[in-house]
Amino acid sequence: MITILGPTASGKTQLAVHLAAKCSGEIISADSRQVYVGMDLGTGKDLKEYSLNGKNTPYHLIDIKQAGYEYNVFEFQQDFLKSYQQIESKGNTPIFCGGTGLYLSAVLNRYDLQEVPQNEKLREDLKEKPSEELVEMLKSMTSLHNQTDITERERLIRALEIQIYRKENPHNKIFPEIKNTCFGILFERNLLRERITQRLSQRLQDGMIEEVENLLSQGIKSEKLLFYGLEYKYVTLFLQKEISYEQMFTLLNTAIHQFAKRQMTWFRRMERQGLKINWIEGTLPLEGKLQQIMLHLKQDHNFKSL
RNA sequence: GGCGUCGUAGCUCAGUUGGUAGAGCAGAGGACUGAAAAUCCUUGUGUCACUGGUUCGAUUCCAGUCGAUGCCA
Repeated sequence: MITILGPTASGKTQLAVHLAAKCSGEIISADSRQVYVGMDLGTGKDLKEYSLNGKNTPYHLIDIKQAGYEYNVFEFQQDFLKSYQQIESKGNTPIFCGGTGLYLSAVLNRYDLQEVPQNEKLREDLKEKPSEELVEMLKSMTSLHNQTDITERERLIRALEIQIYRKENPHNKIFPEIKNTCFGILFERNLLRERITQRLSQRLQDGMIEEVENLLSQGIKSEKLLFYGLEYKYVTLFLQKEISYEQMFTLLNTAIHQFAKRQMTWFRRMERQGLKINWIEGTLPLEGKLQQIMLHLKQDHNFKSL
């Protein structure tokens, strides 16, 4: 498998599609927001980009859930495997492409996740208990690393449900090891910020406000959109008249810059954990990037056929 | 032109009854295996506009200069 990762606005999709054309590739997206139907401009889901000279590059894990749904890493890991096996069986090259660090890691670091069914009785029992007690219970079973686990009762209970189930039902399925060569697109921070700002203006011109209005009019709860973050959060706040257009632009722009930074933090962490990322300078023209990748792959015994 | 107010970290500002200063935002680094575009943690030395004066000592008081702003003419 070939992995293409990078922060937002680094041009991953374009590179992946062109690469796919060279090696009968199919793209598996690693993007936690492009899975949703109707969330297009705000997620940078440009489906037109997948067709090159009239040829369509198959893509997976895009538009697979309705907006408003709460997709998660476990489902992603499962869905990834299905797509991966399907591509393998056709003899095509899987190209894993995206910027959601957690999803990339779930596959590349072979996270141990298992299906945990809902336990109505447990939920009923836990309903009575105060949140503090539930937090203590959870703490005794696993390390907490963020607030989203415990601020909402529903999620807190789900977290406990998972821990309890796993304790009682150890499984022996291991996520398969996938031979993988990883490339990352690298931009100097200031340049990336400029690209993000420019792209944001473009998205607004292209109708991003209307896209969010549309989602709201379809009955998708504003709380969901606020949680989806970035474009969906700030445009919703604007539509709710919580912030002005100017504020929306400034705050959103900054939020995307910060997001890109967090993505880079995650990628560096993946490297520290042992993943070899072959960084490609983002300012190189597309052809140069492809050349660099092909050269690297030819030296790689996994890709002799290229 | 006269009178007043202001000029402090990249930005918005606080403060020092005279002993060289601190918040928010931005920025930087990091954590993160079940909503991850989420969530959370760490991180603040800057000719306190400039030039003089008073003082043991001034960013703080005084005078002047420059800049901003308000009112009056």
